[in-house]
Amino acid sequence: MKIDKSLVRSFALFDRMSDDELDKLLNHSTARRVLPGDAVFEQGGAATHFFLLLHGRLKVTQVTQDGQQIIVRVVHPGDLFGFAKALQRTDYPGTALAVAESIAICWPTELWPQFVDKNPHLAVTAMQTIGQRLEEAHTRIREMSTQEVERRVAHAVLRLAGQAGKKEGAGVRIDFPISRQDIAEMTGTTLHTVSRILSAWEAKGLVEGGRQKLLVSDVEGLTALADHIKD
Amino acid sequence: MKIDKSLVRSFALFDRMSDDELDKLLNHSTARRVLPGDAVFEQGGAATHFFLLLHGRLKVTQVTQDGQQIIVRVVHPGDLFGFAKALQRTDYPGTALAVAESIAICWPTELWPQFVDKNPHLAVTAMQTIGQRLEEAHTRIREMSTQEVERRVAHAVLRLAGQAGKKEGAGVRIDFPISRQDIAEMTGTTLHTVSRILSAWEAKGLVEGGRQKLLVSDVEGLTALADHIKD
DNA sequence: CGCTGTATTGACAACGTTCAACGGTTGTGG
DNA sequence: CCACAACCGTTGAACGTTGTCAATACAGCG
Repeated sequence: MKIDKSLVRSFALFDRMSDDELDKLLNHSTARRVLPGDAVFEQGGAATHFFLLLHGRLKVTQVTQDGQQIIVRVVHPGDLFGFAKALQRTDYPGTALAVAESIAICWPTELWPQFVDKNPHLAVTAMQTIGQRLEEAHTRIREMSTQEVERRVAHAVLRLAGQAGKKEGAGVRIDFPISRQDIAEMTGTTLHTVSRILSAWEAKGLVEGGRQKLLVSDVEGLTALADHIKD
Repeated sequence: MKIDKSLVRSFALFDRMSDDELDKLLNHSTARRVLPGDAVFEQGGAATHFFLLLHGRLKVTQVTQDGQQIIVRVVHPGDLFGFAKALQRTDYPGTALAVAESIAICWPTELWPQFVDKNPHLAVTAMQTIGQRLEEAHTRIREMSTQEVERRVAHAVLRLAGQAGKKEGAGVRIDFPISRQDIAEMTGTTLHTVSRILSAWEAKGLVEGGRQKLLVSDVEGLTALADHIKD
């Protein structure tokens, strides 16, 4: 598939790369279109490729031995994902599922060493990316350790609004289909509790719900709740 | 301070490095002795150095705005820690506190780019280290999301036994002073609950407690409990 | 010898899960 | 085009794990 070079260049990861370098990288790549519900890769599968999301939205999930699922993270356009090889793994630790129609660039994992070797700037950026990922994980651990469910959900929703928000009237719309179950799996609770919390928020005028839809109508109010400033 | 080269070489991170390279690295380093209760660096402080723990044991903690503390991880001999610069930070995200008398090698953060640049092998290893750290964090998130407190504590204790265990008679002794509060902060619960759980385990003959002490007397039994194989 | 930090244990409350039933929406196949 | 299934969401009630509050005991240290 033909890849739009300017689209790739618009992402921070590549913006300082020469046209030549970029061409070389894209020569070895293929693009892949994924429909909602389809998986880019699956937990336990051999890590044959690593990816960059150009367009759309993915959720990365893990399933525990006893069948419970959690959402590890949401992949947004411009994010690298599935670079298992860099983490000394031969298989993918999770499943990447499209929640909206998506397009991803794929490179064979064998190219990862060259990928980071050729361009030192890229190596540093890649490491920073993983570092950010680690910090996000620690933030989540901190929240799960110290905060009650309602605040965790508030933080999760605000993060989504920041990463995937589209202004809509006075509020911010989460710009991809998301269910209560999804939010539950991101915050370590059940869809029942999330449903109750969102209903309560809707009554307070903080958000507007809907099937697989979520609009944050009062960002300030929700932020106050997340920061535990009780009224 | 003089640093024992053979001691450094015994760690996986440096085992493939030439004598020359190692000398160069150590020339730019200083060693530091830390007493129990002392901090190597503190949360929010400027990230002036990164470190390798030669001997002893540290715990890395974070304090939330409202004063609650969590233990991010335990640092064991051979571990790199405090490499905030690699994560695109100028300050330390946590506090590193000695829980036993410890010795750490310190490098100025400015040297990090050289550190990874000079030896490509080292760059890869460093990235793998962070990758492992990320996986550990995800494991913890998964456990906190899906498992009840008792199993989380079981997993945490078994991990400690694996990383810092010393055979003692039939069981494994956790080889550094650890309080119930510490275990609580590692598993996202309270010292009260931990105390109750350990008391129950002691009654079952799984562990032997004590002030800042912990001996796992029945590793198999505890593993069964952690894996939810109920008897 | 008293002070401080650690640990134990009980009583109680509550937050959140589990169980259950129901309503609404979307998409599919007859 | 309608019927129906599958999925998503809502809400109530009961239960239970776990946190909170409180009192006491013990060990180590100056």
